[in-house]
Amino acid sequence: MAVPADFYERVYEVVAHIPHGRVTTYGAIARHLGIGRSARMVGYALNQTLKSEGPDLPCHRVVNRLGQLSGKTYFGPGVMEALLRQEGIIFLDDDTIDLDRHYWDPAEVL
DNA sequence: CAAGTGACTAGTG
DNA sequence: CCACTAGCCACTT
Repeated sequence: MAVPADFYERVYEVVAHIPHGRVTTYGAIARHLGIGRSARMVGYALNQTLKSEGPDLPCHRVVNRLGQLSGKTYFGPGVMEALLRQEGIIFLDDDTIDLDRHYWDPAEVL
């Protein structure tokens, strides 16, 4: 089997379970879903679910492996970083968070 | 239907 | 961490 048909739905579920004040990466989600190298699809899926599901999806807690807010342009001017700062996320740069401090793995669901 | 695009990542240097 | 390459796959043109 390659990619699950309900891939977008799985992304939605994983992102929806990201704890407050924590973040994860596209690659982590991709691996958790079993599509490993297709991290790109996670970002794409997020964009689609964002339009479909709306603000219920805390996709502002998903960043790339460097902790950069690669998707901030899809939220609006400064919205993504504002949300993250509001949750106590430490920023190393205007668009980069401290991934070492806040990283959350999809498998860590409790 | 071929080529281009993109919210990515791992490997090399 | 930066620069570049290859792999990846849904979607658009």
